[in-house]
Amino acid sequence: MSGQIIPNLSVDCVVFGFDSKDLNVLLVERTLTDKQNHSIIFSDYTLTGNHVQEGENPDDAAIRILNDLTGLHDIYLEQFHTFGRTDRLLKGKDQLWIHSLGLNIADHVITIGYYSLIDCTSVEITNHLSRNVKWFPVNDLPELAFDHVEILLKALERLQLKLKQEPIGFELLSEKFTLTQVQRLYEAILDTTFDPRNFRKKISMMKYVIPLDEKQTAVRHKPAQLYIFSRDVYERTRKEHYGFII
Amino acid sequence: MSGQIIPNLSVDCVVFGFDSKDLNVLLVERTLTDKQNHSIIFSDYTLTGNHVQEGENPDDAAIRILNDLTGLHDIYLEQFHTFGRTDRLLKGKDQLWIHSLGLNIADHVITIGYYSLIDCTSVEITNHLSRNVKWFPVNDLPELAFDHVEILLKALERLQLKLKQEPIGFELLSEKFTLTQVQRLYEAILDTTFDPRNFRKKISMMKYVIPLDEKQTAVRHKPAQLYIFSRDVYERTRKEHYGFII
DNA sequence: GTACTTATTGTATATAATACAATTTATGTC
DNA sequence: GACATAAATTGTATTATATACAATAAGTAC
Repeated sequence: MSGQIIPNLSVDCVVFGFDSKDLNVLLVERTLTDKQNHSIIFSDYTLTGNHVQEGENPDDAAIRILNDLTGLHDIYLEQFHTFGRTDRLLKGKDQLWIHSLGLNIADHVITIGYYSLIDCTSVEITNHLSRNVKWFPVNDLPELAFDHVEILLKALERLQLKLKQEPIGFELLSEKFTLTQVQRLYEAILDTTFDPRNFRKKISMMKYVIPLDEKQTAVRHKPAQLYIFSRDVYERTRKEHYGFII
Repeated sequence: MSGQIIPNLSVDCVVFGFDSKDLNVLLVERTLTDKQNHSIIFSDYTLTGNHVQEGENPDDAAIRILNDLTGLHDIYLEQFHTFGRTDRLLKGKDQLWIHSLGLNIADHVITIGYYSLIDCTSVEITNHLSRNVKWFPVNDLPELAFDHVEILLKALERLQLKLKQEPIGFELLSEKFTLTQVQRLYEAILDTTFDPRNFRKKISMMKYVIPLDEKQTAVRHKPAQLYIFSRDVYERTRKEHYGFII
């Protein structure tokens, strides 16, 4: 099952989550300690990634990583870009880190970037191989290793684009959600604000966002109506768009 | 300059061109002949691709391939997807072909897909390493090697998407062009038709499509006005679009 | 019952998309 | 020079979508 790794090929997953307010991303702490005196040489964060194994499809490598991390199956996953610059692992800290691992890693590693969308209310992120895994708002990131800032920004850009084309945002919400949650989600991802009346008008045109006979409970204000997303209805009612943009 | 190749990493370029009627793609003939009796074992087509070299950025590998093929510099180039399924080179013909080359190629080759847009009136495609290189309409393709059908379709899909977001179509036209040419181009790429009045209304909103004091010559009908595209004006007048699609 | 908090709703206006056909201007021919 | 030919060019009415804007409703907490 756990075969040899391919030394020059990895995948990195930009795992997005939404907490009713911010768009967040899962990051893994990377701390290099001095083996003699156990002092910390540096500490920063990486995306969740790993090498592809011999005989493994890259998509499956990404699925494997996500499953290791979250225990979830059927996570929304999309390849968005491949990063292969020859200098992408050559910064000082990164070289120290790679050498400290003593692994079979090539000088020139190509990494295939995926982003995934998860409903973070459904997962308790378990620390992974005794490394610290945490959510960070995309607007308030810690220092990142390698070229992971570039990867993350590209993932975000592609997520924004995709969100304008397909109703993928619901992957980030619980099965039942309120329209205000949807609005906050779109606002967080697209980094803008919408008028609630106009936003709801748009949602009401989406036949695949279906109201339930159910309301929020345990809130100290007017409880909102709950909705579900039906991919089925979406597939049957989606329209083609031939327009082009000025 | 020409170093060792990386055995498990290649790039493939889907080179699009437009001939005033069809969207075309450049393909390279692949003919396997029997070394004994020189009979043809099979003949089909591949995309233009090659292995990445040690120490070479994948983007530069794609640029190198395009330059070898066309002699052009500054070709519009965009990475669109990476194809890494373990079975992508395992079909019978493909295995015969790979073994006949006797090269250092891994069983599992990951290829990074790029598409490029060229003005085919400005290039005479030179046959490449004595292999036959030809334009084919994307609607009438010959048999393709490896997973190149999948790669080509994905490239086309991404080209369509990009065309709806940015004015990249002009890369496929000569410096000076007519509005009818632009319309035919959009129609060919998006596989639809537009009403000329409505289409021109949209174009007239694009301040970066600039009329010249010049008309078509040597045509046996009313000569059309010529236009140029200004990337400069585009960059200065582009708008942000926050809408999302039903 | 009163304060508080968020959910929910409608209308007028501006902008963009669509549907649809007659006229213009060059070339080539007689 | 008149005429046929072929593509280029243009306008208006209608519909659909996007935007701007604020008052009321329905729960909980006290």
